Amino acid sequence: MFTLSDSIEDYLKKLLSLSSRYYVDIRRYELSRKFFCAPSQINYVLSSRFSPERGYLVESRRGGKGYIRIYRLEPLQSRTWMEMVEQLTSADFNPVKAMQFLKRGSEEKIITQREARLLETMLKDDLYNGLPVMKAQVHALQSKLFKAAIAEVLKECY
Amino acid sequence: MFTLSDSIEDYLKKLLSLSSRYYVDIRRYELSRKFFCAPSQINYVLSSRFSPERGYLVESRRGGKGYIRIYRLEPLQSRTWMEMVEQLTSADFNPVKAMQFLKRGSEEKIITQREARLLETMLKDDLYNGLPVMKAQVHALQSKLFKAAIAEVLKECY
DNA sequence: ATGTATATGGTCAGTAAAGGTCAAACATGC
DNA sequence: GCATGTTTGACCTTTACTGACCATATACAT
Repeated sequence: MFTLSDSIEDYLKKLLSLSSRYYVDIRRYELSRKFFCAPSQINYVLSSRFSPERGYLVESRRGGKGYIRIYRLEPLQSRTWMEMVEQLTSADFNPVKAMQFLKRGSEEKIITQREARLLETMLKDDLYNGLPVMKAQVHALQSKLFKAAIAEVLKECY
Repeated sequence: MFTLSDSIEDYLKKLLSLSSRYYVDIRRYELSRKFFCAPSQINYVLSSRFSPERGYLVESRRGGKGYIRIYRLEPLQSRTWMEMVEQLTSADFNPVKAMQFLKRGSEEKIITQREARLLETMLKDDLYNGLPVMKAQVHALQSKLFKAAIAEVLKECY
């Protein structure tokens, strides 16, 4: 059930939570040896699981003494989070990205897990099957529903 | 008269009842081999016999190390709620009726007010404007979304 | 300073391993 | 014969992972 990527993700998150600072430094090659995988696997994990949408920031330096530094970003205020969601224009809206926002929102207690799951429902493409519309239109609709629902949920915060 | 689908259904239900958890994980291809059938047969069984209306919920992950997870929903506390939802079949589904259910649900503390507002958003017809579909189709979609979302909440009754 | 070797990390296309969809064929009961 | 439910296969999408090739920083000798 658990993929290599999942294990590496867990390992890095554990490192972060054990660290007294906001970031951890790793060596790409070393880490890849630890998990018996290709170095580029590390990049895959970083880009699929430590994206800004999910509340992380990655910086790195090449060459001798090179490193990769992973920051856990400051938890967002619900207002900021909502603004970020609203700024997703329907052009760059896609369910995967939206899902990442949900994950961050629930991790940072802006919305509850149940609310996250409810919102996730709107993003499940298969519910929209059978409609005589193209995928882009489905995404546009999802985007509208998604944003409207989040606004509703957070309404009382203002 | 037992069909292949019936056997697969039985098999999965047995798995569920033997499991100490409230879900089971399967691999689609493996299962299809076990029953000497096409992989898509499994999807047919899942959609015809393990729908939310029947008290089940299915989630899955594609790609390497993918899986299908089948949840058995707990009917106890939520039986009445479930029955109400079942009445909202897409034929006679209408947003007004659904809204009334929501109201009752939040009064009876099955869902929070925030959740009720979230779900209400799905029922707002004007969000669906611009789609080249008839009202009936919009309602069918709303019904699907609504039911899937409710099932999501019920999943947590354990 | 300059050049070169060494040590990092980055990118991207390709492959593999899942699961999803849909329409058409088939079967069964009325 | 028709309606309904079952089964299949061709084609699609997503996710995980690797390797060849690329870019950049440091170390060190000259």
